[in-house]
Amino acid sequence: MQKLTTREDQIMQVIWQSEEGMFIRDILGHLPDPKPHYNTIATIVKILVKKAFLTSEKLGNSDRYRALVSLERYRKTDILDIKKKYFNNSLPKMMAHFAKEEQLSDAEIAELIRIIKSKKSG
Amino acid sequence: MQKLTTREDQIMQVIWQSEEGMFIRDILGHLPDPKPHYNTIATIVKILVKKAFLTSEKLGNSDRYRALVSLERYRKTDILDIKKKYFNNSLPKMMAHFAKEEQLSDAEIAELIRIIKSKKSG
DNA sequence: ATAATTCTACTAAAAAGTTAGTAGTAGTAC
DNA sequence: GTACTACTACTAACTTTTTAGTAGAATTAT
Repeated sequence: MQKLTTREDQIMQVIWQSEEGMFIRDILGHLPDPKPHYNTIATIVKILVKKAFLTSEKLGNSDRYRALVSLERYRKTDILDIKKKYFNNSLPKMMAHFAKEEQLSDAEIAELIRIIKSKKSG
Repeated sequence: MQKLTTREDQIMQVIWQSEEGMFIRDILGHLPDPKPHYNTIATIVKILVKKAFLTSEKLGNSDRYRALVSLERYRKTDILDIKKKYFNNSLPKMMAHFAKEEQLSDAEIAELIRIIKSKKSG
């Protein structure tokens, strides 16, 4: 899958928040200050359509943009990169790292073990 | 911590492979084909010194570059970004995701649980 | 119909990132 | 000494990414 630039990524994150898609005005509303120019978003969004990350649909006067690539699918490649870059492509290595490096409460640990085991039996 | 560009990141990954640091020639040797121009690396490396990711030390005629920011520290911020971007900053959420989404062998699951539990008691 | 508003298309240019040429310096071989 | 090699400094140009202005089309209000 094609990589996204910082701005493209940011805009995708916003659009992924809505099933039905968003107008440029909506996207602008969800971006933090300092907000970019309306036309800046319009440009980026057009690039994202060309990259096949978005589709547009004309509603009245305006275009509404909807995600064509799911958050899940994009996240997967993002995580794959981390796994490859830092953990020799090994998921257990990566998870072991998290388990060791970070503080988890007893409850969180119990929950985690429950999830892992249920996966095993399921 | 400052973000790195693609090329900068790639060169840091190479330099992190060596404790004592590397000369530009060494870095070039470790990069995959098509290899960039010698001076391209020299430029990037100089940027990395300015960003305080590297220090240089003159050995004879050449500069040797050594990492100033550890792989571990950089990795941490990289992972933090993923955690924030996709898992609402929750580590258990992120780990649960991995456990559910990916295929782990019984042995891997057992190993993982062992690690998590040993963390708990230790 | 005219004025005001809102959106898109087109365009350009600024900023960031990457690439590499030229020249000069230092070391080594002859 | 001169020739050869390897490196660095300086610089420029090119590509990619980001920003935003201008103009014109469509919509709404008066």
